[in-house]
Amino acid sequence: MAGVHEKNNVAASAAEDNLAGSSRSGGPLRSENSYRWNPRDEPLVHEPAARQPPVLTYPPPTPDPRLFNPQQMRFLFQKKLQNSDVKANGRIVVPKREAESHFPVLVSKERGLWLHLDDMDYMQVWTVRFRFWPNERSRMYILDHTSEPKL
DNA sequence: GGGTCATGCATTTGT
DNA sequence: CAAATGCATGACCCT
Repeated sequence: MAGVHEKNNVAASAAEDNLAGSSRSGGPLRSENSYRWNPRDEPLVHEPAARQPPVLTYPPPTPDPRLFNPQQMRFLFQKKLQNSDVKANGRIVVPKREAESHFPVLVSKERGLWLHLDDMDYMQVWTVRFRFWPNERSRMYILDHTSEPKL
């Protein structure tokens, strides 16, 4: 993922044929953790509630880049990429707190969610899969399929 | 001490 | 054989 670094502005939208069906309906989902819900944490892109999507094991077609008005964007979080995020693994670890506050809700480890990430610095769309692994009694969230496609 | 996460590694899948 | 995948482990925070 050569073009993505910690300062990039990236906007995410659920892949159209792989809807989350789980847009937040306001308010925190987990009251037991310390994250304090802010109304401005509502997702930027609201998808209509939908049927259970099929589990896609292959990436859906990547849409063309879109133009965004920076005035209408808001900062969510940043992460300094680690070695293991940019090595050949093709995965990027998403911090749990951010994953659970800003990303769509994942219902099971088998049901990942394909996301189109708009790289606004390079006008490029990255199609990656958001999913998690069970880890201890918790979850470890990752984006995978993050490697450059082989030519 | 418990939770998170960077990373290693074994297994599975693809070429 | 290479790449992708699934999971485990240990270091490193916080509280």
